[in-house]
Amino acid sequence: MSAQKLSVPRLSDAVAETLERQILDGVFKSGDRLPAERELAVSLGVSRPSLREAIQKLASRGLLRSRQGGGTFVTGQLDAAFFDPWQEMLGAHPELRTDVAELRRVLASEAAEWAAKRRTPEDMTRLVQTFTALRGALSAAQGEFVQAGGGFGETSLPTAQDKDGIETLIASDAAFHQAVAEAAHNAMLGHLYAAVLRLLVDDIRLNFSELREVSRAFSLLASQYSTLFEAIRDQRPAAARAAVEAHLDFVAESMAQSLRAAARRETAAQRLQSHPDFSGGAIAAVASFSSHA
Amino acid sequence: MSAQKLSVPRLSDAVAETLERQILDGVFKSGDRLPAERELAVSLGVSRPSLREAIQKLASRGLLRSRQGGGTFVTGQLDAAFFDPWQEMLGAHPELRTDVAELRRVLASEAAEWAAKRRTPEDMTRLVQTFTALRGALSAAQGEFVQAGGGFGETSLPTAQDKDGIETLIASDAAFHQAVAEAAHNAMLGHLYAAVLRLLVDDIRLNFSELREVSRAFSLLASQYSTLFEAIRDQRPAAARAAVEAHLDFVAESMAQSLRAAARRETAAQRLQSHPDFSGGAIAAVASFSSHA
DNA sequence: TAAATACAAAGGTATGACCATTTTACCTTT
DNA sequence: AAAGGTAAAATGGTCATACCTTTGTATTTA
Repeated sequence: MSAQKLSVPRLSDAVAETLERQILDGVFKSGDRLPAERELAVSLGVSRPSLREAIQKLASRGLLRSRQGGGTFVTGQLDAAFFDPWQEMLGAHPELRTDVAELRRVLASEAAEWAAKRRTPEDMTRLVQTFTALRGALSAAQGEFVQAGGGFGETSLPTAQDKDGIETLIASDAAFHQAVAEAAHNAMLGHLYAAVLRLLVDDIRLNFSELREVSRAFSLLASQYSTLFEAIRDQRPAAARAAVEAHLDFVAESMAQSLRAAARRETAAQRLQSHPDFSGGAIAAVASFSSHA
Repeated sequence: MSAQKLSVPRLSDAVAETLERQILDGVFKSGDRLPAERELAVSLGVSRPSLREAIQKLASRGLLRSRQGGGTFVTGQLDAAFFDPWQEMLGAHPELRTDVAELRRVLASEAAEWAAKRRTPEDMTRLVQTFTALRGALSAAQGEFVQAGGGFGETSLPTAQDKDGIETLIASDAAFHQAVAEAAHNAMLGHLYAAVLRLLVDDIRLNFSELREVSRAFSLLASQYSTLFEAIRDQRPAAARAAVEAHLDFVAESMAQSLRAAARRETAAQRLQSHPDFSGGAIAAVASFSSHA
């Protein structure tokens, strides 16, 4: 009578839960486009109306957004829940960037350790992909610099090609770190780390830009990435943690140098023209970085 | 171009809005049965799939409830909307709670270590305040239990006073941990930790509720809190980290026990009446917890 | 009268088709 | 070779129909 009858589970609810789960697990990331409804319905083994009802449910919760003719996209509301308040805070208090970087170090360390413990073969394929792409982007960006590095007067005038190289490098870097975080198999950590990386994207860009003018810097980075990758591949958690911490310590030190260099450049832009070998100082700085590893 | 185009209004959205409006206006009152989908579709001038999508949207928000063969009814649930998206996720995917708890352990460990390193005198005054309040709430809640603990048959019937004790205990616990996190002097960590604690409040409540029925549990907790507090006070980072990790490992183990106990209670509610000394098992369980510290 | 049965109603699901919009590829033009 | 435009493919949006399962109720039967 008054008791609740056991309700028959609706198929659309199960589908919605599956999709939600996949979004949560990073199978579909923020901004990704879902497969077409017809394909997705087949791959899920349900009819299109059932899938559509599930999509509508998630869309009504703001997790998905559909555009006729375009596709259905993951809105990234989950990441935004972390990201938005923080970005606001960062805008008002730029000095918090060091706090974010510090937090990132913690999250990345833990992610690397867990990834080394829990990675699956599927994780490895993605890690290999992103690692390979990152190595390629690294050498490509380095190659561009070496190629055009003869004229030192242009260092403050990046070409469009340079900018593309840096951007793909940033994207590759983020993708690799994200792959590590997702190999840790903790959905919260994965989304949180994505949000933190987005917060730091400006710093990362600045850092890469400065670092690419130092020929040895990128090979250092490459070796650091390799160490991390191999530690996860060989399932050595402590080594993975150490590798990512060494990498981020190097990055942090480099960041401090970059900020100082940027400030210096502000006041001495003209003098750079007459002292084209200033980068020797940067090379010396990188040499000191290597002692951190 | 890439900016957001004005999206074509979906018919199902318009239908959902119409239905919601009619429910709000009292055309369909609470508990009413909506017209059959086929009739309603005709009367609204839309197809049944479109109407169904609209109904699913409202059902996913709790406004409607459909029973196969019965009909679609208006539930009195008005405006249960606008949760934290992560809160919703946790509701739909309970297995995520372990992820959150795992993340919390990381954050709390780091917070404790940093707090021991960086705490200021001002931090100490707040730590003392919250720690004292927590100890008070702990013994108060324990006292309530001991006072009313004679009749074991009532353990599943918490009084209003019990509930208040638990709630103040939860608040005190959160305040103390939050004070530790803020003594770490990383604003991002502080905000993040607060958010994570909010996500876990239900688990913490459940855990305290189960734990308070075991007389020795609260004194164990009190000693754990003391160890953490003293480590921060004496600026011993490693000890602080160890203390909070021991505490959270105990909590995690206790949580697992609580969930098992809750599940057991579900199926054996009657037997509890005839076996009032069941709590002896819980005490034994807690005794095993102490080996984790 | 009460239990069992049968029928109708209602929601749940599946299939197929067609429409509107967007995206993409190709082709023409400059 | 680059720019622009047009057509085709892709994709979500909508509709119609059919069939199934569950529920509610009227009918039949013991």
